[in-house]
Amino acid sequence: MSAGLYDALLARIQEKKKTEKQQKVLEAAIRLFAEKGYANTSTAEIALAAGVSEGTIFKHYGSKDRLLLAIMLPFFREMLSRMAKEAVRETFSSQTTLEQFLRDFLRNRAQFLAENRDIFRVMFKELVYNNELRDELKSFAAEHLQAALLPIVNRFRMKGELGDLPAETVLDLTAAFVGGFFVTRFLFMDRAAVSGEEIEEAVRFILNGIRSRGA
Amino acid sequence: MSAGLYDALLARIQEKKKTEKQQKVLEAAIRLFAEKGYANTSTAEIALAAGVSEGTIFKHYGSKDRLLLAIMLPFFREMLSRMAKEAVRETFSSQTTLEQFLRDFLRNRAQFLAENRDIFRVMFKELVYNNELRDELKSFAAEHLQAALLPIVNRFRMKGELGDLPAETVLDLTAAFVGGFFVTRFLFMDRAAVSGEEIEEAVRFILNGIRSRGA
DNA sequence: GTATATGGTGAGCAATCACTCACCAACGAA
DNA sequence: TTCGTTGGTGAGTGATTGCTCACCATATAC
Repeated sequence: MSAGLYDALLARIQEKKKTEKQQKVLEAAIRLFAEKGYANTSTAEIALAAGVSEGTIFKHYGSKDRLLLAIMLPFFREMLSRMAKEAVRETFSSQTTLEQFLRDFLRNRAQFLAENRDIFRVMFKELVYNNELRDELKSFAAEHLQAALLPIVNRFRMKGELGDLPAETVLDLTAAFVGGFFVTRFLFMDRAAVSGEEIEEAVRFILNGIRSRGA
Repeated sequence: MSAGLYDALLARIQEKKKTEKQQKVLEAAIRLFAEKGYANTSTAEIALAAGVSEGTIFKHYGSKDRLLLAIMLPFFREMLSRMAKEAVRETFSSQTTLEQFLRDFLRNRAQFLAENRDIFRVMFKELVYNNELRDELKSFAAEHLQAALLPIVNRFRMKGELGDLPAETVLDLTAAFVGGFFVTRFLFMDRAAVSGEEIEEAVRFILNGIRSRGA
């Protein structure tokens, strides 16, 4: 995986519209990478599935590496951008409860992931498989997410809706659950979507745990 | 990945003791697979790292596939076996509380994973990456784990320690959290171990969630 | 002694890999 | 027309892949 990762693709992202064949390549690559993983998919396979010549792939994307990034980066940016917007919105409408915020947050995430299920698969697979890629995105994501979410946690904390765990711990544990929740459903269970009832159960789990309230 | 997966390795597992070189191959493969993933590691690399010829690998393990299984299956079996034993122990000492059971359970899991950190990495990477392998192990694991843990959940439920969520849901959500918890720590954060305080926080999260008890 | 088995070697194999390049077709600008 | 640009092609390339096989060394069995 080459360096200068963001710069390399930054231009391409908000670029001129794609060719028809270019789009076909993207779709085929997403499907195949999601299925068998980046390392187990050859460019010849992608070309065949997309109905183009192998040369076309390299004309447009230069290398297999950059094809992967052309898939992942827009997804990554879009997700972060949406979460940032939600964070801002929450900040300016201070009457939402913790429960309502959580519910909306999970609902939005679930919908976005369901819409981009294959890309999410590609992304998670490569994040787990490729150490360099993970390290490059990890610091970036951790920084942005923590910056967006920590203030929100702190606000609910001051409103008395949270226990006395440190805000970082709350965020850390909740993230572990939410990550596990979506990965098990979309990846391991191969679900097409997550139902509203499941979201409710998840909200309840995060808020109250599994112990009976009376105990 | 070939069929007849368990049979193929069943003999090998409780087999005669390994040669020194055979052991070296295993260790090198574990290290390299954990680092770069199965698909990105060549048998030539493994041979070099183990200080043996490439032929030796194939003499002992037959194929790259079966080398991977020789790494994963014993780990897999050991983990399931330990959990089954704990389940049995809990069943016969009915005075443990839910909290104490959870704490012991997480402690034991954390220790086992810390001791076999590299194999855990290999295992998770391949479970995420390789669909066939995942499907083969998924049903097996789900069956055994659910069989061992569902009765326990039900017992705590009848003792009134659990809320009114269905036992399957409790198990499902808790598993999502526990999975996320260990994967983030051992894989994403690259930890060598999980501290006792972290375990306590996790127990508390599972039992009570993040909401203040007064609310 | 001879035979058989076991552990180990490394040159060599066919297949596959990501990638290149010379070339073609279409098209708007000069 | 002539030219440069852009999208597209597919045969070809060197490197690498997992794996085989003829061969060697040691040791136990007969």
